[in-house]
Amino acid sequence: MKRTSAQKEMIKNALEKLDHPTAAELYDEIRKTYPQISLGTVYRNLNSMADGGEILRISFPDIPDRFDPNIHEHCHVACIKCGKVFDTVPLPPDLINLINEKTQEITGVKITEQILFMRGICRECANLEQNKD
Amino acid sequence: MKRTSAQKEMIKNALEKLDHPTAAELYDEIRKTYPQISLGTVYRNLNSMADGGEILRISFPDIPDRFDPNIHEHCHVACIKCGKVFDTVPLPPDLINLINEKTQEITGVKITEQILFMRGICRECANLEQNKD
DNA sequence: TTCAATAATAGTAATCGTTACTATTATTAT
DNA sequence: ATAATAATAGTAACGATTACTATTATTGAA
Repeated sequence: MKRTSAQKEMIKNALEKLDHPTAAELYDEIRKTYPQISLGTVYRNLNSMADGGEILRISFPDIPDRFDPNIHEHCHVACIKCGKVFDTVPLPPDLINLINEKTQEITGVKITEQILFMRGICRECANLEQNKD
Repeated sequence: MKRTSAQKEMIKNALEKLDHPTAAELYDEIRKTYPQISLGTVYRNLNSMADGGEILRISFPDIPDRFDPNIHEHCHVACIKCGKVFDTVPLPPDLINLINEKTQEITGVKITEQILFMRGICRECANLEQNKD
């Protein structure tokens, strides 16, 4: 059966403290106070928490996975310059259903997951872009 | 300036022949008739074609990128069992605009790309699942 | 029709996020 | 208390992709 561990608590705390962190960012944060933490431990706990629905895994192409302790339904946008991830509105359910049904009809694939990925340029990076000489 | 190459033509032909192939699948296909093709050459040509808008890159989390010579607007579903990718309907433009505006307002991120990822179980894999003893 | 400049290539090494492995440590039900 | 066994630390391996380098091939101009 499942057991508790100090490391898992540290990971949960760091998840709350940081903003959509990657596994490596959590690892670095925790190492500040507990240098012997293993990157594998961070990954193992993140995976089990994401599988158990305790946290959200945010997977974008090309950038490392990020994790979100806020599990209530919402979408994410990633900045293509700095890689930062932002929360935004959830997908409208009626639209989800529409695409879902059409897709099932056309392809025969029974949909289990729908995720809208958005990419763009965040305010900070847009400013940097404008002010470069 | 850009030059033509026999290898690029082979890659284009293999793209038409195979169904949403990965770079490795194209490599294997081309090697049947041209064993000295390099995997790097396949990747380089796919990247330049995708960057130039000649073909579509389909990036799903966890599975290798797939490529599509059909560049007209549409979405994809991936089977979580076999990894096969299917074409489906495009995103409704009014939905795109709605989420686009809301997201820009909330996050300040100027959206450049919106992709709906869908995953599910294809007919073939559903049948295999049902008939296993 | 050469031919020099330089894209594009083949082959291989390196990268990076992530998972797998293994011996050790820590938790927990009895 | 203690035996069973999760969970760990540390390290090796993996798979997709990119980077590097010497060689080959294309092409615009002489």
